[in-house]
Amino acid sequence: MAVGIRDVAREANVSPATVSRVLGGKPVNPAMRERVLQAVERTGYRPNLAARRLRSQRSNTIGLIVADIRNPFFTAVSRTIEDIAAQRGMRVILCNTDEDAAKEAAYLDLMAQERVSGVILAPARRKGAGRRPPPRPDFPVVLIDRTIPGATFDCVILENAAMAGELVDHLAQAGHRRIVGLFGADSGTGRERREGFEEASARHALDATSHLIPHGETEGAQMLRDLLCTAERPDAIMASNGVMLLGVLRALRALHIDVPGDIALAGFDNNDWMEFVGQGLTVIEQPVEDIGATAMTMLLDRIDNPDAAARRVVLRGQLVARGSTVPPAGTPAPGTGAPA
Amino acid sequence: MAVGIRDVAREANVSPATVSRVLGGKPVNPAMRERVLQAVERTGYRPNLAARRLRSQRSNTIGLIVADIRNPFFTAVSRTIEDIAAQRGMRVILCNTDEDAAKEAAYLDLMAQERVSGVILAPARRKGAGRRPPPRPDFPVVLIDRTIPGATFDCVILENAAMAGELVDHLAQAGHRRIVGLFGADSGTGRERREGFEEASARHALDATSHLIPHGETEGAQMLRDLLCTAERPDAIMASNGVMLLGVLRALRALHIDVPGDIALAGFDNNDWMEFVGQGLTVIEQPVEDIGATAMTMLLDRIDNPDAAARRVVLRGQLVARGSTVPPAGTPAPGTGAPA
DNA sequence: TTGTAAGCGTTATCAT
DNA sequence: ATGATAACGCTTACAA
Repeated sequence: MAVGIRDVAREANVSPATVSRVLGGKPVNPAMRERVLQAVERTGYRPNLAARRLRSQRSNTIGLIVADIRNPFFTAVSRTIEDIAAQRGMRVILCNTDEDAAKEAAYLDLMAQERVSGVILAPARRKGAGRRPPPRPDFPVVLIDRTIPGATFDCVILENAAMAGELVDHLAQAGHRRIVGLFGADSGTGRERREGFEEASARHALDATSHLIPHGETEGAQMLRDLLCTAERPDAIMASNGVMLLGVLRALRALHIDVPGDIALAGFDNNDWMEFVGQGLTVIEQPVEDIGATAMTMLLDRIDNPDAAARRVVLRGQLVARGSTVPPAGTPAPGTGAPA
Repeated sequence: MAVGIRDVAREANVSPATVSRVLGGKPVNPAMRERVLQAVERTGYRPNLAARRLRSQRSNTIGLIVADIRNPFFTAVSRTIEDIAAQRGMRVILCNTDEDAAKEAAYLDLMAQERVSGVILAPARRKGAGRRPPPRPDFPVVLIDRTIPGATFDCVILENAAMAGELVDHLAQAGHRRIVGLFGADSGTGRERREGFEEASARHALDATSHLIPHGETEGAQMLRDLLCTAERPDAIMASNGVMLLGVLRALRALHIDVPGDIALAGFDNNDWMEFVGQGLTVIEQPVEDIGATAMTMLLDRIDNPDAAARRVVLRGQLVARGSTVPPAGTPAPGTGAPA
């Protein structure tokens, strides 16, 4: 039933080695090559990749470990990665940690057993900031979206602080002064964006407060409820990512607060639906294709050159200005107004 | 450098076979088992999965081939599948065809080379309806979301016609009479939903027209433009899936037609943002977890029992009624009104 | 229960 | 350029 390379060899009257060479693109007499190819065709031979890997010690497989496969940011990046891998004749093993560090560790171990050529990892949130980094794996790793403190991996991330700053600039320009920033407490990304937010808020002398919100949406919602029921309701809310933006939207809806009528909403990640809620949400769009392609390139580079110094690629996002930053009632038109 | 099973065996003063048995959960003297486990720990041994597969002829790997990884429906299903696979100690190879039948064929071939235990396949759209089915693969396949005409695979799909009918019932109940239905021309799913739409429209004696729209969004947008610029603008539009819904939204925005003010919009797939556009979109929510879990269960069943008859599981969705079906101007309140 | 040894299907080495 | 052969690291008869 199962046809092997020896069967093909017999069919073509050549040695198994020659068949292997033909399939591997090694130099072979054209006539023989043709004969082999036909024999492959006739026999319906399919190389056994497990055997090939065992013998060649190359898996041509990469692991893709993402923190949340349902987050459009990660799926967009995954698409690019899978695409490039396929072009290169590489397989992608999909791993979804659901933000669970234990699962992440298990997957990294699994990847070792798979003898993957490398791994692209979007790390799960680290609960305690003082978590020790994972033991140095014996395969190349490229981090995306978030870094792991204390570990020196290649990584490709967004210029988080600067982009958060741009968003604040934009909000300030639109006349917003009381701004609340919501950032993930358990990721470096969240903390960096917060820093940028703080810095820019100070620069504009805004009445801004930022909050690190822990994982669960419930806590975030509760915090938001408290914030919005204060005497002076903020003009605008800025959220650290697309998922959080959705959570804020849900909380606002529950409080019957209209966007952008009662409050402006802005944040990170440009999901395809964001132009349709309210007057459209203003966001920093991440260069998802670039991120995927860069990560893949870095990984392939690293596979070829395991001992080079770790590189850190920082990409810029793009501000997509939309209607949700309409100025609060009674504000001078943008461009003519106050901002420093 | 690379520590193998023989190294562990030596370290534990047992034979390689015993190590293998310990790791495979086979009966072994508890004392020895402990010794082996410690030796594994000390040596940092990681089984080579390629070798294991080659020898055992079992890959413990499934292929997941989806038509569009960016479609939230597929990512939701993927999440469940990956999760169950991980629980069972199986790997998932991710393949994204981007609706390209050629890529799909290439991936199926690749899966054969991987000697996967089975494949879960969300088929790409078949351009010409008369496309011949793929050659019978030598591994189990479970289809999700769409079937392949002429091929007898296990499959788990939505009760498309009935659900489309329910949606029409709902629209009719809300007082809509001029309804336009937009359905994908190149998938059985689209055609089934259309049938249900037609049947229900006739039953309610609605002024309904349905259109099969080909792949590209541009064509769809053009068609929509024509439809909406007729003398009598429809009350409601119904679209075949979440992606299409987004396309319609985009087209309507370009024409400055408000949802749900000027026109109601409803469709399939309940994406997390849909409650926030307009007054919320009314949709048929697919049981994505069920679909994933069922597909996985069927696949595992089929792996155990390759020669059983093909099964077809048809799941019901759930109508999520939201504000976009507010009645058109001057309509009796729902429940008291006209519907047959 | 444990050890010995063969072999899974391929590629790499070494002759020719 | 091609062929014979060993070896990749593991599991599984089979023997003890």
